[in-house]
Amino acid sequence: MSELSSSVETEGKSGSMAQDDIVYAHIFDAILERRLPPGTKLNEEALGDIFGVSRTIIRRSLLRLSHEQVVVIRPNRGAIVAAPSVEEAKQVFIARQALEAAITELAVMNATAKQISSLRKLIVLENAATNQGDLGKAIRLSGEFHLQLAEMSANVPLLNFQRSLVSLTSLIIAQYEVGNSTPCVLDEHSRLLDAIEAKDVVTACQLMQEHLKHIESKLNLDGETVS
Amino acid sequence: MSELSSSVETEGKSGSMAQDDIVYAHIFDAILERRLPPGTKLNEEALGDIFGVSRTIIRRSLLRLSHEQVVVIRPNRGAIVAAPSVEEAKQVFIARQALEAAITELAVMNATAKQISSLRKLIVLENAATNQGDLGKAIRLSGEFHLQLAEMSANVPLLNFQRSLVSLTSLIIAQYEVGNSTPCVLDEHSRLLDAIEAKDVVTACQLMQEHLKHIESKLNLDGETVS
DNA sequence: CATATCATGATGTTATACAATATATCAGAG
DNA sequence: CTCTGATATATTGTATAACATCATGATATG
Repeated sequence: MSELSSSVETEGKSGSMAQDDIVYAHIFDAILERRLPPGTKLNEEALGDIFGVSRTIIRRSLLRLSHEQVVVIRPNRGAIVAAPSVEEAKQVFIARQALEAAITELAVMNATAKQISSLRKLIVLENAATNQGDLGKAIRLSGEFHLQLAEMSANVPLLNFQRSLVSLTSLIIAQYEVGNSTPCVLDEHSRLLDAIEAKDVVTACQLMQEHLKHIESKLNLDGETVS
Repeated sequence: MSELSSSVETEGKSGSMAQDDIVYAHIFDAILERRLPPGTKLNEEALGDIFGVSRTIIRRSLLRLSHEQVVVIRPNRGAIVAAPSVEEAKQVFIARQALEAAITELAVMNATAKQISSLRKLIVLENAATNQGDLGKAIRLSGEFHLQLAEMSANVPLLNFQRSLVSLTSLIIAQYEVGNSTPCVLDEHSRLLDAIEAKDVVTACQLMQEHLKHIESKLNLDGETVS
């Protein structure tokens, strides 16, 4: 389980993180960057040894991850990294279409200049990760983009839901991506942000819809095995 | 804490509930029916005594409730029943408008006759509770109606999100309802269901939107204290 | 080769202990 | 009498140990 040695920010935007959150964040990031691929068994004692904490903390973190559907806890059989079925994957995309439409609309209304410039920087990082061929990082940063969009909506419940859906999407991509898909996503994020900055709701929503369709279309969700 | 002696179903639709879920469900229902009003402190040891389980189980249930935002865990200060601010309340309603629109659309597409007749029965129960003046029960059943709608959407992520939002709405109503509001909601549920049964998406979505506006309009979310 | 049995390992829960932190109590100053 | 500060109490957060329960894999038997 040496996949868990990433460098996670130990400081949030306000205050310090409890060891609780540190463990959670490490596992979470490892999953999103696919160092822990879907289906991986998460042994409580092993994790405890890695992080130097007791099973108590590990169990709490796993529970939290399971509430976000990123991890599945099977009674008496332990936790594994979620491996969404095709059916679940489709539901996630349907939910995202609905949610992102609402978020985009609110983002156009509430976005500040500061938030927009922060997103521009994020896009640069995304580009860099993609060009370096670090697909795991690229996926995580792409998710971060959508999360920051949700923050612009200034709506806590929507942000929480988005967090769960973005995580699931990352897992789904990890499972169902076909071939070495070039993420032409880059330009899409950029153009979406342009529309939001221009306060053009209609275009923004349309771009978002196409963007999500585009992502989904690159996946093999039709039941045919790739192998 | 004798508010927790309600009769919660010990059998779900598939299999038995762990004591874990029983504790969770009892607290959850007590909150939704306002036997535990917003702001109530939830003492771990006391709860453990009531349910005859250790703090471990109680802590897990509280954690789950806090993930659904129904309970707030303040570090080193314990858990209390959530007391959403006006700002949070407004965000919840915005989120619900977006979510329920999506759910309604999907419900029209996927609703089975069985599900619709189940909802009709639920409306009868709602009427009964309202006529008996049991407002707590009425609120809970009204929430149940919206949850079953979400089930008709056949979309697990949307259902999960709906669960959280419906719970929060119940808390918000408990906090901000003005006077003894007669829930003229009854007829609205009925007409909404008619539109869904008739597969009239436009009307259904419109009715849902009005329904939510109606609920919100009966609350005092403008900063004026009622006292 | 298939099946049954057993050994091993992991999880689920409890109980206990203790440090860190809040909250309540109470004495004394003003 | 009220306010303030110090102390005592209670509660939470974490660790650890113990054990029952269940799952899994190994072994033995037919």
